[in-house]
Amino acid sequence: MGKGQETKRAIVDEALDLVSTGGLNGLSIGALARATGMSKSGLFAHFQSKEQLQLTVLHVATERFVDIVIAPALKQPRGEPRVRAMFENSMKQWESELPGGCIYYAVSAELDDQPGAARDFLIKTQLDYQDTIRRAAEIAVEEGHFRKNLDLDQFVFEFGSITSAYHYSGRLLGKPDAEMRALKAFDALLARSR
Amino acid sequence: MGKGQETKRAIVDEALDLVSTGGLNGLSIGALARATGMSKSGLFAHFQSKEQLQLTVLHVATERFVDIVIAPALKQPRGEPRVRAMFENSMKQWESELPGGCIYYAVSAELDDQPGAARDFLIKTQLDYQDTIRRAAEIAVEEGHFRKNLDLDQFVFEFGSITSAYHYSGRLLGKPDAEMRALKAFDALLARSR
DNA sequence: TGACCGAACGAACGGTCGTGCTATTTTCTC
DNA sequence: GAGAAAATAGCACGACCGTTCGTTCGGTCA
Repeated sequence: MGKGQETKRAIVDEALDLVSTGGLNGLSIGALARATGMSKSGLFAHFQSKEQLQLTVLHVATERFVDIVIAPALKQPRGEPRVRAMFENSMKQWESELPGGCIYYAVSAELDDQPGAARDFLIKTQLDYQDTIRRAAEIAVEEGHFRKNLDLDQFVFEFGSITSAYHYSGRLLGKPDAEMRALKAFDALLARSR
Repeated sequence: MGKGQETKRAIVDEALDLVSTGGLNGLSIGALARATGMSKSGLFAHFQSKEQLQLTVLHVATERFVDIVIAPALKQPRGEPRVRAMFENSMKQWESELPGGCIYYAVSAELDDQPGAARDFLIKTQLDYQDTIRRAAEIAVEEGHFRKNLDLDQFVFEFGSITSAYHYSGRLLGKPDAEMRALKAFDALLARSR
């Protein structure tokens, strides 16, 4: 990896931290340059525009999410264990990677009424993620872990609802029992699905 | 009501729209002045600072939330009907008031790592809201609608999880079945609570 | 040795931000 | 209708925004 790529990676690493705490508009060229100790122009040269920087950050975030949450879960046994791993990984591993917590949580609300490439990319990755959960639940049905008439789309909806409430309760409200509440809710969801 | 108060109300009305679509940092003095047809300084004179403007917006948002969601629900019969009314009001009435949807959803993620009066106020109102839900559920237990050993804090957590997932799924992902999913999830929550 | 390269720099652009002043206009009160 | 008070406008400020430009430095290769 050449010097350029190396620097670019370091920049994006720093950018991920900024986004996780301040959202996409906490990510300014000036702040990022300050954080990395570079000049604005030197940094800017690695990206052709602000939007390109944002897209790169979202792209790398997705790569990491797959590495940390999805890939390890796919190594778990098919069915319920795999579904459970996806949930727990998304809460613990992924959450602890970044100082401001889940990037998707930080970015979802600010992009929902803001058309553009960033929003399109985010939506695409989120839909992909939901497909992955859905497929995992489907396998759990095939394996006999979940009941045959389980509403898969409903399962995906409620799966996601727990994670977002976890971020809301733990991040914003600072409730120490957020993780416990989330796990309990997830257990109940699993129980209803069997 | 004098001219000043009247104008101030109009400004805040416009500000609520801006915040609901663009979050708190979609709310700039310049954009707000443009939207209301005033000069920046003339508008600014109504508030002493940007933070004061933000606080006023959040305060008015809370007033409206109480008027639209809480107060009508309190007119419903004690117990499960009242709990249900709170949920449905928060989804339908409140949601349709603003062009960008729920203000709390738009603002929660961007304030969670940003200390200040705005965050403090938001947290306080959210905790109050949770208390209200909790109390309504408690009444439902007293009335015999919900089971005696219901975990009230867990109920509140899952109540909130459905609304946030509703916004996420309907707003960002644009899924037309978001409302139906949310209602189904809520019905399941009620069933588990009886 | 000299030409070329990618990488980073400092300076500056036009624009918007939040926020102060000072007028000027509008509204309220007697 | 005159005078007081409130409301709004005009203007300017320093800071930061994203972006462009020309330049400089260190390394690579002919």
